[in-house]
Order: sequence, then C-alpha cells, then structure tokens
Amino acid sequence: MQINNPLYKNQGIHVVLSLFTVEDGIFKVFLIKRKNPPFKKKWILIGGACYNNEDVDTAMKRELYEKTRIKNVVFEQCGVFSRPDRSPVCRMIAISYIGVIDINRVKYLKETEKTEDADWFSIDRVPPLGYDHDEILAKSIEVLRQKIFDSDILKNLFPKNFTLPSLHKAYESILGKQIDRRNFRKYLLQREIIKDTGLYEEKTGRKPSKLYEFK
Amino acid sequence: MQINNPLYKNQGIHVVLSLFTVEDGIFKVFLIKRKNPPFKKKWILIGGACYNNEDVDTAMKRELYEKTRIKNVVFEQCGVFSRPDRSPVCRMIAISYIGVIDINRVKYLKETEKTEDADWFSIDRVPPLGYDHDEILAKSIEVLRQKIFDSDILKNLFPKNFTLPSLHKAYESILGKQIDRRNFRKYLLQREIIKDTGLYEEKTGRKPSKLYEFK
DNA sequence: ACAAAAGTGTTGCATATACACCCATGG
DNA sequence: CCATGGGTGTATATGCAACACTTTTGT
Repeated sequence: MQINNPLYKNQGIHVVLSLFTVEDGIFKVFLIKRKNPPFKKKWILIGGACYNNEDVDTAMKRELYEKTRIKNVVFEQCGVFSRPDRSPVCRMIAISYIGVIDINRVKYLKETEKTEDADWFSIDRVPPLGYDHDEILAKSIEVLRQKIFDSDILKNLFPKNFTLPSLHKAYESILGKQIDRRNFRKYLLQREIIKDTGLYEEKTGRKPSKLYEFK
Repeated sequence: MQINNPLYKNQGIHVVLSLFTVEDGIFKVFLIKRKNPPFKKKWILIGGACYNNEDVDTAMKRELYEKTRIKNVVFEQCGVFSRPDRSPVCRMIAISYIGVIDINRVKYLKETEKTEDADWFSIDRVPPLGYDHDEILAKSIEVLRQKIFDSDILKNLFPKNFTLPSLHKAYESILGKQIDRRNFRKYLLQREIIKDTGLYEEKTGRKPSKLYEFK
C-alpha cells in the first residue's frame, strides 16, 4: 500500500554503526568517506537504508558487509536519532548500533560504489562528520562505556586466545581511565566472563602472559 | 525529495506507548480499541505515525494527547520493533515507549476518530493485542521493571504527596514480588529519591502514614 | 643482579539483605 | 485491650576498592 498522507510520507529508516576497535592500546572508530552529495567527501559512520524486507538488525548486518566486507561482528542497538532535519535529503530516522572488532582480522575495502575512502580513526582525532554522526558517535561511545562490563560486546575484539594485560589495556583505553589490574582480573574470572586456557604467550621480551578465552 | 527505490520506499515510523498505572495495588496498562481495519475491534497500545516535522519523542507526546487527551506524562524510549510484516498495511517500524501515570488524575476519551473504546487492563488480564503489541508490551514490562529503581519514571504515579506504603505496594505489584518494607524505605530515603513532607495522612482506619514527595 | 611486566592475596569499606520490636488508631 | 498496619534500628553478608609483594624473562 502507498502512503499518501503528506504528514508522514517519504520517510526512511537508516541504520548506522559505530564500529570500534583497540589497536596497540588506542581506541579507534571506523569511518568511511562519501563519494557523492550530500556530504560529498565528508567522513561518516557506516550506514545505509533498511530495506522493506528486513528488520533493522538484518539491515545493519547487510550494510556493514556491503560497505566494508566485514562479517561476524557482534553489535547491539544503541539509540534512535530522529531530528526531522538530520538528513538534508528527506525525512530519515536512524537506528544506531555499536560493535567491536579485532582490527587484525579485518580486511576492508578502501573504495566502494558510494565511498572513496575508509579508515580507522583514533577517537580523539575524529574529523567533523556528516549528517548527525558526531552526535551518534558521542552517544555510541557513552553506551559502549556502559555496556563494556555487562555484555559480551568485546568478545570479538581479540583472537580466540588473548592475554589479560592486552584486554586490560583495551578497557582502559575505551574508558579513558585507569583500572586496577588485580581487581580487573578478579572481576572477569569471578564472573566467569573469561577462562584460563592453560596456554602461554610465546617469544615475548618479558615474562610470558597466560592466554585466556571468552566463555 | 521523493523516495522511489522500491527496496525502501513507503516506509513509516510509528511510536507506541505502554502507559502503565497502579490502582489499588494492581498493575495495569492502558489500551484502546480500534474502530477500523486492520485489527478492527482489537485492543492495542496507544500509538500512531511520526510526522515529518517531528522527532519521535514529540510524536509520542502528540499521539498520546490525541488518542487520550492525557498530558504531562514522563515517558522513556524502550525499544525498536521492525519485523517487516509487523503491520499488514505497509512497512512500519515502531519506536516504543513506557510511561507511568496516576490513574486518578487522568481523564481519558472513551472514543475518538479512530478508537471506539479505551480502558485500563490488569496486566494479567490483557486480551490478545493487534499488530505486534503483545511483544511490545512484554518488552515494555521488562524494561519498566529494570528502570523502576534507577529513573524517575514513577514520579507521576501518585499525587504530589503520597504515603510510603502505597509506593511500596506499587513497586511490589509492578515487580510481581515482595520487597522488604524497611529496606525499601531506607533505600529511597538514603538516595534522596523521596523526601519527608512533615505531613500526615488524614482519616485513615489505621495509624496515619507520613506523606512524602519526590525530590 | 637488575629492570620490566606478569601473577597473586588480603584488608577495609560501603552497600544490600535479613530480621524483630514498638507505636498509633479504630473497634 | 486487641487487631491492624505504620514506623524504626541493628547485625550480617556480600561485593567493591585499595593496596604490596613475588615471579619470570631478557639484558
């Protein structure tokens, strides 16, 4: 059926993902550069339209794949952005998501049909973004910081096995503050969020760390 | 601008409110009965389309007023419902809200342009609802139960002054379980969520309760 | 043997839970 | 004076935060 009422016709639903990583202890977000107007040559978050045969989670998965070829990201809904003028093209609301991924397992496209560049940006060096993506990113960081301890959103940040010190650095860098190492370890083991694999790191310049895995 | 791409044209944005109250210790939700197809004569939650010049919060406020004449409700976003077939008419996503109100201060319309009845239903006697509103209601109850201690969502459940036992009953009825009276009181006073007014209930059959107000 | 980073355990404090007694009112 | 519900305080357990020493490895 056609929607003809001018009060609410020509509306669109977008999905937008703030994809995060931590590389060498630096908290980063993935951005793409638009090839076409509006916001030509502006950096934005990954996103696109939700199709009529998809729910929003499915659309987010597809858009992520189309824009970057990345799969198997754990992401979670994070907010709704609905200012009437947030897109200059037409009335579009955005359902926003956050996700976290291991930068070393990601191959991504530098260019696609609609993008001319793509890259990871350190959180404190993010350029001004198109649409209302500055606002979406700010909210996403806030939600990530809240969820980091209560959900398994970080479970794709590292390979299957990882060291506790590296996870510790990741938390500190995402939260932007220091966390006590001993309490951090206790917290994760007591709640059985991670599990000792019995394995050890190899060829380190220091005492080798144990390897853990998520449960 | 017109949206012509068949993949994502004719989409709509709806807002849906689960409006709750507690009356004589019974947890209830407000429903309206549809006058027209689809779901003619079915009970549903309060809701409607988001107009092009509104953000979703504004739309929710307007819809609530139009469908019930109720104003000044504190409500909070609660979820996104986007199954492609959730509305038989066209592709509609729903942004859902929860709100709580004092049943005694509410005058509502039994009939409007689009509704032929409206009423409060005890949570355990809710009839099958139209659209996916059963699902939305279930999620809303879950979110309300989570938010009840951390937000001021209940602050419109009672008149300005209220007794602690009545608030206690409301919590128990919403949560569906018993809460220790003494710890409940301690919790609310210690966090300065409520404040002693120095006043007392009058003409009760029992020992008069103190009157409190939200802070 | 020393520097650098990894591993571990204890103690105090704050918060949440469990629980029992006294008080005011109406009948 | 008794039944009903309202008000208050204490003791314990639990979870969180602060903190210091020992171990392994490479140089």
